[in-house]
Order: sequence, then C-alpha cells, then structure tokens
Amino acid sequence: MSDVRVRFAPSPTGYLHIGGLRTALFNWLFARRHGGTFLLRIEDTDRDRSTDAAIDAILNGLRWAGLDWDEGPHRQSDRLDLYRQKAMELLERGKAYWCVCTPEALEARRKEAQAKGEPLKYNGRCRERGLTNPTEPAALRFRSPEEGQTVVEDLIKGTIVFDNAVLDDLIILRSNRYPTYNLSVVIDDALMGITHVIRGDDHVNNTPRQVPLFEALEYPMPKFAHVPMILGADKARLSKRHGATSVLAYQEMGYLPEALVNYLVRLGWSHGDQEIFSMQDMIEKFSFDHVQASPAVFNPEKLQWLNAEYLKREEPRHLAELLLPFLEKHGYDRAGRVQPQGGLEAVVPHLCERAKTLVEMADWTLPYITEPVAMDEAAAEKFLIPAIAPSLNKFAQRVKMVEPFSKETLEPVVQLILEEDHLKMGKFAQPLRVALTGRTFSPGIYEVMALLGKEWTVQRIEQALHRIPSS
RNA sequence: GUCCCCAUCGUCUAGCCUGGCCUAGGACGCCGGCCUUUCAAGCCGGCAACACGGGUUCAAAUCCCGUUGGGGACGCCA
Repeated sequence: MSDVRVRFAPSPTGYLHIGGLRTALFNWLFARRHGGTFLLRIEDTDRDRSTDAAIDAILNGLRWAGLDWDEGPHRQSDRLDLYRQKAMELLERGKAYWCVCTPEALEARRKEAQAKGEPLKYNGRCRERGLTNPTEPAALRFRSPEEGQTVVEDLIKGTIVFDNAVLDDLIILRSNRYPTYNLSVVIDDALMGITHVIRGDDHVNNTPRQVPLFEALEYPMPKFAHVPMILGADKARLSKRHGATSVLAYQEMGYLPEALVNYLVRLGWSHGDQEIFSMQDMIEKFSFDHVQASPAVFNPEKLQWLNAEYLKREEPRHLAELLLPFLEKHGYDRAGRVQPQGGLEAVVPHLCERAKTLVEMADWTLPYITEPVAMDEAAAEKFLIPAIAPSLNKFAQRVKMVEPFSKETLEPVVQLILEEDHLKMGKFAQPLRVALTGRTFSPGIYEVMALLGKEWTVQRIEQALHRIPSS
C-alpha cells in the first residue's frame, strides 16, 4: 500500500446523488490507481439535518456502484470532543476568539451589506474585544489572516490565488458547542492522514479558509483536487427539476451500476477516444491530468446508450438474475410458473440486444413467462383480422404435428402456408407475432415460437382466433 | 454586489501545457441509406464547433490581454 489516503465525506442529509457518486468514484479511482486507502467519513456535525436513514442510503448506493472502502465509515459525531479540544487550543493560542454577535444581528448586517452592494463579510465586531468568559451565548471564531494571499495548487484547476482580505473570520464552534464543517473537516483530514482532498468544485472557496486552519493547527497540508460540477440541460446545477438525481432512482429505472459508473467517469474525464471502461480499465488509466476543469452537462441519452451497451455484453445468466426484481414488480413469482425451455436465461439473449434498461427488458420478457398474454388492443385490431384467420388456423393445426419443435422444423411449415395462401412473410408474421406476444414487436418469429414452446404457441394462436370477429 | 473558476459540434470530449502534422478527430443524439418477418441491434454515409476582439509570431484552437457568456462561493449548512 502506498501512502495515498483519500476520503469521501458526505453529509447524511439525503440520498446519495449523482454528483456525490462521481466525487466518490474519483476518490476511489485515485486510491485504487495508486494502491492507496479510500476511507469514508460521515459529516454529521449538523445533528438537526443528519439521519441514519441517509447514511444507509449513501452506503447502499456506494455498494451498488461497486465502490468499496478500506476504512470507516467514521462519524464526526463520535469525535465532537476532539474538535472542541482543538478549538480551545486555538483560543488559548490567540488564533480564535469569542463572538457574541447574535445570528439575527449577523443576518441583518448581511442584508444591509447586500443592499449597499458591499462584500457580505463579517465585520469583525468582536475580533478585538478579547472576550474571555462570555456569559451570553457565544460562538468561537477563527482569526483569519487579513493580509497577503493564500495560494492553492489545485490538481485539476492549477494555481488559484485568493486575497486574504476577502476572507472573513469563520465560526469554528457554534454557540451550542458543536463544531462547524470547516473546523471538523480540517482536523479529520489531518488526523486521518488524508494526502489528497478530492471533492466537489463547490468547495473551492472553502479551501482558502481551511488552509490557514491547517497552518494554525500546525498540520501538514494535503493536496487539493476540485472536480467540476454536473449541470442539467439548461446549464444550471443539476437538481431534481432536471429529473432523477439519486443513484437509487437509476437503479430502479433499470440501469446497470457499471453503466452509470462508466458514464460518470467519462463526464469530466477522458482517455483519448475510449468510451467503454471496465473498472479495471478506469483504475489503470485514471489521472487528474485528464480531468476537465469546466462543468459538464448530464446527458441521459448517452447514459442510456451506455446502459444498452452493457446490457448487450452481460452474461445471460447474470442478466436473468438482475431481471428478477423487475419481473417481480409485474407480479412474476420466481418459484412458480412453468418456464419456457431453458428458463429466463434462454429468453434474455433475445431481448438484451434491444432493450435500453432492465425495466424495458422485464416488460418485454413478460409474454414468454406469463400466461395469459397481455394483448395490445390497437395491435389486435390492426393485425388480427378475418382475412388472416384461415392461415393462422391452418398453421396452428399443422404446428401441433411438428416434432421436434424448433426453428428448423417450423420454417418449412410457414413457407408452405405462405405459398399456399399467396402471402408475403410480413403479412403472415405480423399477425402471428401479435397473436403470440400481444405486441407488434418481438425477436424473430421463429425464436418467439421456440421460446414459447408448442403448447403455448398453439394455445395463443387459438385464443387469438377466438377474438377475430366473424371467424 | 464581491471573490473564485471555466469557455472546441446540441451534449460528452481529443487536440492546448511542449504553437505548424487541425481544410479540428471520436462518442451520444439527430438525419439518410443498407440489412430485414416486426422492433431493435449492426453496417455505411451526412449535418454540426475552436465565444468575440485585440496582441505575440513566418505560423495560434493552442501563448498573452480584454470583452462577453456560463458555473461556483459568499450560513452559528456541509
């Protein structure tokens, strides 16, 4: 193991979302690429908004995506005393001070500044007061440097320079004695030995506030990498109104984790013209050199294309397994029901080349595994018409005699009927398809019959004949 | 408003660091064709971009400056 240590540090205030998964993925990839350690840390210092359910959701999302972690999950709520202790140290050393400004006063002052067009920065009212044992509610503020510059060498964005004059004295301990993000994150990153802080672009502006904290606490400085945001089609930050943003939602829509991960890694990162990456590929090729510095628009069509690619490559056996939960939503019972020859596994190869998602595939699987078949009324009206009834009937009668029942033996039977009744293949196959599957589209008609078996084939043609008017 | 970041086809991107090989390549989507018993898939072809303006240079998508546009941050949230 190398000394590379990275972390994914979500706050458990909701489900794992697409952006979070990508940040986790980049961390994970970097760790795996360098033989380092990937750890999980739950940032739950805001006890009002953090929930255990959210932690479960995040962990499950990561597991589903195939991102395993080597350490944790650590919980910041278990380490509150540590943060308080460090905060007090800062106070004793004159690096922090008590502030008795009320949140209301601060808010009013911000509004005022906004109205006047001034920077929304804390005005330092308590900075030089030298409060030692405030009796009223007090928060602890970090004394930020007032002059000079803070320079961050970002692995993705390059050199970023901030004037310290624009930084304000951030609160590190709330008046309820709970630490704030900027304090706990610095302490944990340092004490957990994090070598590379890889996080969302929205944290860029936190970096110049955290750097002086690292220095004040006399901690070694990690390297930083800020991965660009994911945007919706309107170029606004990806949110619910752009559609699904939770990882779970993509799972439920029938996306394969490999496809989602592949899509996400290519969103902002590239390796030449390559589009399809196995996990192993990504690990071997991932580097910050080729991570884009600008935000990327999330494109559901491309994700769907990738999903279809993965569906086509998937092992039938595994695919059948993956399909089961989706089939059960249609009331399919895995224990019951007589299967077509070969079971689900036999059906799957005929559908995986056509389907974009597991949901779609499950739906298309239904005619082969359930009885009776659901009939598309519009299709029936168009194709199950009196003119074709005699041919279908003749076919059903002859099919009963076919043995063995296979594509090879069925084909001559169909050909003969085509000749006798002066029909083109399309004229006959389409009504037959509707009779057999209840739909206008399916795999090849011989494959369909082979999958259904003789009994269901005959039965369905006869059922179809019954519903044809005046026949 | 202030600060930070960014800018190649509609979208994801290659190329940019180390100017000439770029009449800018790939992918998704879209359009057309082939295949065909349907729907897909597959195959072939097409449309489509260096934001703008100044420099630097023999030469700029590539370097510099500005403009415009987009994103992010400005919480006792993380």
